[in-house]
Amino acid sequence: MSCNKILKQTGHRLTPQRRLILDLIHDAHTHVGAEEIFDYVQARAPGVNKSTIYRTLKLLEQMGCVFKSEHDDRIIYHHAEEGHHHHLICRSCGKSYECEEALFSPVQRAIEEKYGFWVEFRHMVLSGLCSECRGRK
Amino acid sequence: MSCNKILKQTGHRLTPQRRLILDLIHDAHTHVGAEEIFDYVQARAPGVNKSTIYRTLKLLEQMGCVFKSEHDDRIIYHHAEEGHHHHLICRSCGKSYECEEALFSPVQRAIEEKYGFWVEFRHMVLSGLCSECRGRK
DNA sequence: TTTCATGCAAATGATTTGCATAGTC
DNA sequence: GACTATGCAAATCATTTGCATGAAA
Repeated sequence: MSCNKILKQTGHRLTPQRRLILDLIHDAHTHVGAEEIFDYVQARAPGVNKSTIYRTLKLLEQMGCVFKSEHDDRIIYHHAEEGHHHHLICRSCGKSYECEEALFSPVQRAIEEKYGFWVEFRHMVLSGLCSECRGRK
Repeated sequence: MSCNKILKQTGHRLTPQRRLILDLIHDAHTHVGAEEIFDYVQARAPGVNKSTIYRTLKLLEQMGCVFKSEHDDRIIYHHAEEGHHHHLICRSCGKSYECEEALFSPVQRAIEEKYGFWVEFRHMVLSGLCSECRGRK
């Protein structure tokens, strides 16, 4: 279900500010921080306040429309799409890639077998080296 | 190599404050936050300032003696031991378990094959349900 | 006795909140 | 028109910093 619908169904309103924030998070191919979201929104709707950004992000996170994570001492957000996935961020060039979630099923099972613990792998942000940066090294 | 040695070898001093912080992080079976570390240190050495805690934690992190992570909007620290491992935190009871690092080798290889990306799985903090809480449910 | 580390207090930066007003449903 | 969302400004919270003093090596 789309975020717009979720908002309406939960009695929230679809304001231009919220639309912009959703647009950015949805279209962004990389993860974005509060500051970047603010700049983006500010650019098309001058006057929007930073507290609105934070309030909206918190709301969207609660609705499950958006995921919040932490990487490299930065808080970042990304859209919670149907097909969940993880994020691979290259620590050398900074580029970000998506990683299919299914690849983690074997570990999930292995951990379950060994510890009885059921890990909920959701929207992980993983650090490492992308193919280009590994070759260049 | 022990943290004490690392400190000395890099020209840093082994003060009572640092000793206490190292003790706690080393002995703690759970991860600890700055506030808890402060309380612990404060209890045995009243007068120690919070900025000392933060400065020490940053130093230890830089030396690679300590790992900093984020879980549930909290910044937590844990000791970086020889045999690295991951952390499983139950979102129901809050208990924390250690998870052998080797279990992730298959995913690491799978991701490498599929995307050419080499993930550095280090001291991950994973959320989920422990065996007890799953049974109880 | 030379540095490095600490305590203190003030600064910072990100995020949150109260309240009156404006906008959506 | 009712009720939620916003802008603004002030508050909060964690973390950082400058500086004079104190303690390791």
